[in-house]
Parts: sequence; C-alpha cells; structure tokens
Amino acid sequence: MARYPFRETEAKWQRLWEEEGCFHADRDPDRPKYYVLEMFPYPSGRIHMGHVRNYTVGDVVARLKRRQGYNVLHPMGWDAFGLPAENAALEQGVHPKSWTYRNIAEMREQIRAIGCSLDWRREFATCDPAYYRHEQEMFLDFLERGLAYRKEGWVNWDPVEQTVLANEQVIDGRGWRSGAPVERRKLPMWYFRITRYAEELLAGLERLERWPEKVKLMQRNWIGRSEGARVVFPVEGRSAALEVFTTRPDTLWGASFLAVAPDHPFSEELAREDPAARAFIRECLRTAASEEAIEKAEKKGYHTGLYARHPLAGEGAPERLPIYIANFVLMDYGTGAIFGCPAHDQRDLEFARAYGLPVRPVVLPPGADEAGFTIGEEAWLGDGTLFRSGFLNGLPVAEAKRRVIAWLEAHGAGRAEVTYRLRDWGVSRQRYWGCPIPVIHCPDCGVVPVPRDQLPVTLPEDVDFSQPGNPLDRHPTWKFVDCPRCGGPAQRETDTFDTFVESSWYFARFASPWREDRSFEGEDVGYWLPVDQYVGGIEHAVLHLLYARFFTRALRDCGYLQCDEPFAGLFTQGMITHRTYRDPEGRWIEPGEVRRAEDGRLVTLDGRPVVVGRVEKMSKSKKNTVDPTTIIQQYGADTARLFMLSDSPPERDLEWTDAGVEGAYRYLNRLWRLVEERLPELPPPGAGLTEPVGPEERALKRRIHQTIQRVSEELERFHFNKAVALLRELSNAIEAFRTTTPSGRGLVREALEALVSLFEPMIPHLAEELWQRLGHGEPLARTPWPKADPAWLAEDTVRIVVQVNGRRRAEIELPAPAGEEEVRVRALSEPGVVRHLQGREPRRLVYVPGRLLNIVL
RNA sequence: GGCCCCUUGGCGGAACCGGUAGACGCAGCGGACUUAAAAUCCGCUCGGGCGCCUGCCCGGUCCGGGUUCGAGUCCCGGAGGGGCCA
Repeated sequence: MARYPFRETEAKWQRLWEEEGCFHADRDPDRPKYYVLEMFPYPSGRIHMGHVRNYTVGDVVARLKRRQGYNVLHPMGWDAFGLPAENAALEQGVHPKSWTYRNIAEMREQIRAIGCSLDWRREFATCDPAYYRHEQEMFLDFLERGLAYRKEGWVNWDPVEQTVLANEQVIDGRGWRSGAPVERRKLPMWYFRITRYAEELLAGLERLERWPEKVKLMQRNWIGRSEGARVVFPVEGRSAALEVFTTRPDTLWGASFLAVAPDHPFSEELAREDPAARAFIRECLRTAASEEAIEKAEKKGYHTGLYARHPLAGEGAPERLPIYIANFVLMDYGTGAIFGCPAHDQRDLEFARAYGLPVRPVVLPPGADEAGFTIGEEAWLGDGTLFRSGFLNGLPVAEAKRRVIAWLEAHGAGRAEVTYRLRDWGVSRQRYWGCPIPVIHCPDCGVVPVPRDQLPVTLPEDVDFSQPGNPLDRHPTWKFVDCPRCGGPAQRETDTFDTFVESSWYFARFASPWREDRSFEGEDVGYWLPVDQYVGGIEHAVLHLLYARFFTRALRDCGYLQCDEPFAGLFTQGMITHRTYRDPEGRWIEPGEVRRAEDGRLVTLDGRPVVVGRVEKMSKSKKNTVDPTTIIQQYGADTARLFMLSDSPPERDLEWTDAGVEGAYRYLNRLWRLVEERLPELPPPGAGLTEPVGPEERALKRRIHQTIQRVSEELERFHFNKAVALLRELSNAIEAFRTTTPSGRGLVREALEALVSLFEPMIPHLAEELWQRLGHGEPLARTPWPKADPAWLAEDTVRIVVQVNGRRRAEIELPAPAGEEEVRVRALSEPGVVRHLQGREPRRLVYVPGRLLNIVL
C-alpha cells in the first residue's frame, strides 16, 4: 500500500491556500471577529521546536474559529531589534540590518513550511523605520503627558551586554539574556511611568478571566501592592524630618531605630560633612542592587550620631531613636527610610542583635502571656494582640493599624499610604540596534523633543563595531544636530529603546500595518482589538505581558486606542524537552550523534559508550535540540503538528522522542490508507444523510456525532491531546466497521468526512488532501465546522454499574431512559449481586440516574 | 523563608459536578504475512490469586489520617518535585 506523499501534498495545499487567499482577513463589521496571535519571533536565524509548538497551538485555534464562522485575524511579524544582531556584526562583520533581514527571509520559509493559516500580507519587522517611527511619536506623546521622563539613578548594568537592564530583566541578580551578574551604576536614563498604572494594572487582572491564574498571580506579586502608613520622625537638631513608610504602623511602640538608604538625600547630605559616613555609603553601593542580593548580604549599618523624636513619645512610645544608614534599606521602595522594630521584623531583628539595640515585643501571639513572652532568634510576624502600646493595648493587629493611622493623621504626624513594589520601567539601552529615542540634548534648552515633522529619527547605516560601547555615540556625525528650539549646536540622544518597547504595541499594529501616516487606523483597531487569543511562553509572565498591558493603557490615555487590555485570552504553552547525552569525556553530544548498538546500549556513531543524562529543556548549550526543518523534511509538517498535539496537554512540557514522531507519522499513513481503501465502496459525496439500519450502524452513527460534539469542546478548551484520542477512537471504529449495505456505505462516508474535517485544524494538509479525494471541490479551510446532530448524541441504552457496599458487582444494560424502579428490580436479580447480598436486606439504595446503583447493607 | 502548583501502569497521559481507575497512544511480549527484513495486520499488556477461556476474587492513584453509601477527585497532616517572590 502506497505511503502518504507528504512532500507533494503539503506543498500543493500551501500553494493553493496562498493563491486563493484563504487566510486573508479584512475588517467586516457584519461578521464577528476573532484575533488569534502567537508571540512574534525574534529572527535569530532558525526556528526551534518551541516556535513550532507555539504556532501549531495558535493555528489550531485560528482554523477552528475561522470554520466556526468568525472573521479571523492571524498575522505574523518579526521582533527584529536586539543585541544578537550586534553580536553577529561583531563576530562575523555583517551589518545588523542585513543579518536581521537575511534571518527573516530564512525563518519566513521555515514558518511557512509548518502550514499555518496566516495572513502574510500583514507581516512587518519592528526594525523598519515605517514601524518604529510610530513608536517615536508615541514616545513624544508620553513625554507630553509625563508618562516618559528622564532621571539619573542607580541602574542595573549588564557588563557583558554593555547596557542597562530593567528590573524585570534581572533574574536572580543576573542579566536575563547574558547571565552575567549585574552591577550598579549611576546613569541618566529614560523611564516610562508604569507606576502610574500600578493600581489599574492590578485591578485589571480580576477581569482577565481567560488568563492562567499562575500568570495573574505572578503579575500581582510583581506589582506588590502594600497598604501601610507614612510616618514623620522629626530629627533632633535639624529642621528636616525623616519620612518613613511602614506596613506595620501598629508596631510603632516597638521601634528601636531608624534606618535610611545609602543613597537617600539624608545620607548624601551627611556624607558631605562626615568622611566615615561617606566611606560606608561607598561600600554599600558597591554591592548589587537587587532585593535578593541585599537580603542575603550581612546587615550593616552606620550610626550617624543623630537621633529622631518618636511622634508617639507622648503616648508611651520610646522618646528618641538612633538614626543609621543601612545597606538593607532600598531608596526606591517606600520612602527610602524605615523604622526598625526588631521584635516583629526579621531583618530589623538581625540588625538590632548586631548593633546591640533593644528588642521590644509589642504584639502578643495568641495564647502567650505578657510577662513571659520574649523574642529569640525569630521575630514574631503573625497576628496577635497589642501590648505595651499605649492606646493600642488589647487590640488585634488590623484594628491597631487603623487606630494608629487615625491618630497620626489627627496629629499631623503621618497618613495612610499604599505603595507598590513595581518600579518605573527604565527603557534606555546603550545599544545601536534599537529604536532611537527622539530627543535632542541642547546645552541651553536642555532636553528638546525632535519635532514630529522630522520623524522618524533613523539609525545611521555606516557604523563601526570594532570598539566596545555604543556605536551611535561614537558615530562621527549622526548625533551632532542643531537644537530645534534655539538653533544652536546640540546632540541627539544616543540611547535606544529597550526592545520590549516594540513588542508592547505590535499586536495593535497588525490591525492596520500598511498605514504610513498614522500608527493605527481607528476603525481597524476598534474592530480587531483586543487580541482574543494570545499564545506564548510563560517566561514573559511579568516582562512582555506586563509591559503590553501598561502600554495599551498609556496609548488609550494618549487617544490612540479605546481598549484597556491587549489580550482578552492568554494561553501559555509548555516547553519542549529532550533527553541529554554526553560522550565519555563529558562533552554534550547531539541526539543525531547517538545510535543504539546491537546489545541495545546507546553509543556514539564511532561506537563509544554514551552517558545518558536528564530530560531537559531543548537548548543549544546542552546540544539536545532537534531541528524542526529536518523533521518537516523527513516526516512532513502534519507529523510534527500531530506529535506536538497528541500526548501531552499543551500547557505541560513535552518530551520530544523519535518514537513519538514515528508514532504520529504511522498514524497519518494509516489515516491515508483508511480513506484510500474505503474510497471505492463509498456513495458519491453530497448524497444526503444516512439513516442507519441495525445496532452496529446505529452505534457508528452515534459515535460520529458524539465525536463531533466532544472534539469541538476539547479543541475549544485547548485539550488537544483528548481531541486526538477521540479522533483515533473514531478511526479505530471505522476500521472495525465492515459493511455491504447501502446505508452502511453511506455511514462510512459520513464517518470518514467527519474524521477528516475534525482533524483539519491539527493536520491541515493531509485533511485537505483526503477531503478532496472524498470528492469535495471546496477546501476544508472554507468549509463550515461540522455540527453534531443532537438526536444522535444520546445512547439508546444505558449501562448501569451495580455496587454492593461501594464495590462493583455487576453491570446491567437497559433501554434508555431507565427509571429507578426498573434498575432496582434488575439489579437485585443479578447473580453477582445476589451472591454478595447473601440473603441480607439492603439498608439503603443510592441511585445515580443513568450511571450507578449502590446497594448498602 | 513566604506564596502557588504538581505527584495516576515501564513511559506520555485519560477519568466532566465525588459515582466502573488506567481511555488514546508509546514501549514491550506473542502471532500472521515474507526466503528474510522493513512496512502492515491480529492478540496480550497495573500487581497478586482462583477459574481454566465465560469469567470470579483481593490489592492498587506518593505516605498517614478524616468526611461520605461511595474519594484519584473534598478536608487535615507529612514526603518528594516544580514555579514565582525573597
């Protein structure tokens, strides 16, 4: 029997879809729209299996929705700015632009080979001035509205990438891409005021019903809302007071010191007069800025010799508190100053023990007694009752917080305050291959925005990568311009945007990508946005996905868009993993360099023993990758797609195995043969519905319609593995069904058509081919999704399990619907049941209609 | 350290609201076809026992306890693994 000729078939259908424009989407107010988007790729040069899984999942949704009658927008583009292009320039002497466009050309063909239902007319690359000019305009709008600003501050510096990183891009104290430990540097840079939207971004999560809880939780934690109070501590002998943020104002009576951040203005002022303070501050700032690093570092402080008056001194709190400069206080969280309450904060406790400060418990844990309660190695962080705390005595923590805040507000000594852990998004990067920030620095006028009629500010092409640092800054002419305001000599900003800026609005650009004068066509974005189903990796949970939510709101407030949320539904697919292998010397080796020896053990191609390692995420460094292009050439795109969808639920990690791919390939051939073998006996297409005769035919008819129903539901819920299992069951049933009657042959046609049609979103090429062979002129891509006939969803008999004391003893089959009385009579006469009753009288009968009867003795 | 999630055959996984645990596959074993192999097809496949081909019984969803007529599913405690924030 011939094999399925996948090469010809896949090429044929891809050509046909393209020629017919099957996947072109245009605004049509009369039809409901559905926008499916997968996170667009960085053009690194080759696609990897993660891309294939991502696009396959998105394509199943797009094809399903299209056939359900939606006007489906499913575009593809390129996240084309970024550092790897500059590294390539450095290593290979190729210009970042040509490297990028060459990669795009290659990857476009690789992605096309997967056979996704994409509207390629809308493709764009973010490195195109036609794209980034709009980003520059958005920035100018942000600038006017105070959503973008420039400030000098301590930043995370990636020594490998030679650029600044945002907080979200520092993972475990290291650059998210380079993996190098980040350093602290003080630099002027541009920020987006994401903190203005902290509350809205947090509240908006509640309405994102089709987002994974896990992602929402991560964003919630990242935004990190905390309620507390700002408390004013006058400093003795100084006119200025220190303002402190605390989430535990209830513990004010337990205060034993104040601590300020090393880069707090108060510290900087002291440093001017006190060389020891200056030295201490310098020491602190040398260590990394991350919260994690600070948490792990030894708690160190410098006693300034100054004291603060406790605002509650008159209410029995300690009179005066020593002021320290401390390495564990962060300038950009709260007010950059804290009061230390060692009894009820672990960091404060460690600090107090190191510097001999008093530890005064003021919250009594439930069940403890006032006289005997002391703090040992662990601060008490839990709830309890206030004591030794003046007018708070006897109150629980929550109530004490309210009371003390009311007192502070009444006495002008503080107020309730909400703070967030979220920091403003630093977007300056000292790189060439990014969108230029459209401002000019004038010695007289300061920062001057580039006039809108001079946009876009384009990158110069003649750049020199032979030296480290930012080539834009070194360029002989590019940055030297006249000030647009005074006409005097001035300089362009040489920082470019973080590449996460481009990906923060690309989904909206797909609505009207050909528009030159404006970023978006109002009617287009109004029609297409928000994205109905976004698909991508979970690694962007707090990076891209948070930035895009912010950007959408900022664009809304600047009048670009009407919607708040960019992505109404989000699906995060799991990673692709693969077994790792090493040679006897311990070097990683590729799966292709491993073979099975005659004795069954794994050896290298030259016969040396292989050390089998763990199953890990596919990565170049571990050499456990499989190239999708090779797989597609060897087995076809449908095989890769089916394997991706078959066994593991898409949100979980998927282990790539040769056996799994072979299995998918074998099934496609079996499906091909199944149709080919039955074709001669089938009635012509469109002969109308078949009325089944006899129990076997009725059973097949029911299975067809139950499969239509259930596959539709499972695809809708992203349970692709279950949809595949159901379809394999249907195809097993067709194989087992032998017939010679006209009605039987009609049923086989109905079954095969349902099978092929339902499989189309997952294995579109083979499905189209078989659909055509079944005699249809219109491609499946344009054929409506099948509908189950409700009359055939119900079984005409019911099987009821009979239990005695919760243990299965018999199964009875009755015509549907079966009444309880009927079931009871039949059940009690079943031999298996009688045997276990042993003549005893049932105490109770529990009947679950249509399912089960439990006889309780 | 805090919060969250997960744990089902040799493996991936299924089991809807608490109602027949192991669907569908992978791997394995046995058989058919073939000179042979590949491909394909048929059968078996959680463990133990009985029965001796029709089946029947016991145990079994990480461990311990609880709720319930009935728990993989709910509750409490523990172990192991993962994620996020520290």
